[in-house]
Amino acid sequence: MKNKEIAEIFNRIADILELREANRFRISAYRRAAQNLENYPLDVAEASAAGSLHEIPGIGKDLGAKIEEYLESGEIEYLNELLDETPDVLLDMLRVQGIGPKTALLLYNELDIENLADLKKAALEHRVQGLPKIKAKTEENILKGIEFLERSAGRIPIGTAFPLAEEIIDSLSKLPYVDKISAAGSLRRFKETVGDIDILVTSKKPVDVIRHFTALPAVTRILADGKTKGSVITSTDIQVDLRVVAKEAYGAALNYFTGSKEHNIRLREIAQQKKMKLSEYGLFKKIRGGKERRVAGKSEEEVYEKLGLPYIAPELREDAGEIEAARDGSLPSLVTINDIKGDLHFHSDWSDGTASLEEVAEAGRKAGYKYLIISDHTKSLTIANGLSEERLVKQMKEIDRINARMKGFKLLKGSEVDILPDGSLDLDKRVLKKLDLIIIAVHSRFKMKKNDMTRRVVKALQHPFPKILAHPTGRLIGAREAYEIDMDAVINAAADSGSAIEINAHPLRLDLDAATARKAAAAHVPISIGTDTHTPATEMKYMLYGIATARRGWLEPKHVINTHSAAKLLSRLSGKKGTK
DNA sequence: GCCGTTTTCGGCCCGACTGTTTTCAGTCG
Repeated sequence: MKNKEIAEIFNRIADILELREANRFRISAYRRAAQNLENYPLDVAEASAAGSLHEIPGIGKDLGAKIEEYLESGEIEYLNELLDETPDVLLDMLRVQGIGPKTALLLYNELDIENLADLKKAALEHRVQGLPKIKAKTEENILKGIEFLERSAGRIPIGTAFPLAEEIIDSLSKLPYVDKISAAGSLRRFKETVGDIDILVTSKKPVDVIRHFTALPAVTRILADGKTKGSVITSTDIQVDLRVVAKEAYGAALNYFTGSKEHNIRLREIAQQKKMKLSEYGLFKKIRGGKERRVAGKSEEEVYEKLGLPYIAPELREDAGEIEAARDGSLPSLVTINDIKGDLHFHSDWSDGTASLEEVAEAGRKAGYKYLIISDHTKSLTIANGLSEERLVKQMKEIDRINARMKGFKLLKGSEVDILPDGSLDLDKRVLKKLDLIIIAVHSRFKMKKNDMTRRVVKALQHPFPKILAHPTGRLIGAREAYEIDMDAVINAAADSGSAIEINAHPLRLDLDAATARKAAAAHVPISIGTDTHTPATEMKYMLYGIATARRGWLEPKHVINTHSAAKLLSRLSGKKGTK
């Protein structure tokens, strides 16, 4: 899908237009279009072919033409022209926190710099201070900004940010003068990576809360400590912002700081149409004498209600159709963690897991699950101690013994069968037939050509067993690109063969991603959520991220097979041979 | 550059904090 690539180009154009001090509404038009493209659930190439580009919000005549230009030629001439006239270092400087377009231009014009290293050197030699409106403090901040960028190099995976946020919230909520507290921002929306952590509290002693916050042991640097906002960098180089808000504005503030920005803009527009004003302080109605009266703000529910909308879950707030769905009453009833009856991707110490079958069963029962699948690797994956046919048969007998002792809980017999480069499966069919269910996955030869990889996976989906395709793109967030594969063809093959596709809940995988999961579910492909746990104590809780991804993909319980009983989920995976 | 049961032209979301200032610009979210 080219959606993301084009979104990046539009953002880049917006950056350059900012440096040129272009019309700010033109700049935000590019940014809005980029955001909408990134969240658009369908392939922009398909939309273009169907002549429906203009249905993507924020895409008009001009940007539509630029998208088509990119789809045809792989380039956008306008960006090339802009880039030719823009020194790289100006764009690099925009990524430094505290440097915006004005400062970047000033530094570029006044200092002889070609890259961030030059700027760092200039700051170290104190050649930055002394420029108009720049003194020692600003120079120091620029230096710290560059160093932070060097260290953090991008965004933080949700699996890193979420536990840290939980820890901070836990510490703050123990303070007697902290009333309400919640994470906000992209973390609350469960984006797969976040730029920072936002936390919101209400308190009668804001200064004390912020003092406690900036003194937390994990804090290594304080960026701000005002009366309503504290901002710090932790020892893991993650920025955390804390905001203290008034009780009567908590809902409005939570809504505002949860975003997304695009969702908020839509809400403000709705407020305006109703002759009201929405800000982080509340929803206000204008009354006589130019004054205004607060009509909502205490809770998010209240804000949505007064705007004439049902409550919209944070995971949906991307302006990806949720406002329209809310208006016409078609919001999905999203799947929740309480709907989940079992985990559908799990390893034991028979391959590369750390827990014995008994321990896995006990962990599953304790988690309140009805079932849990044992899906150890197969023989090709020697590095993971993959199981041969003989060992798998032995393992099945062992599982039978354990199941005989369990009440109200069952281990399902499965295997994470390697999809070999030619699309065949890494175990004899006579043994596969004895399993309840198989999980199929690619673990080797990631760099195949797109057509070959697609053919490989599609062929594997056509084998006549009940099955789940695991981590279908192989991506590792921040570490490994997805392999080249035609996911539309894969989704079709899964639908034809009655197979499920997994949302792998490991926070560095989240594969399927939310947009593709939404697409697969729309094509009537059952979705499975599996944690890929190798160590129960630390990884079973990844289910949380899988559920969040499903919710971001608009999935309801009916779309997710592990909301079913074991019997129903097995009957739903037909195991018929694919037709294509 | 987009968009329209208020508009095809004239709008386009709103406010806090910082660092430099003496009333505010720049940045950020």
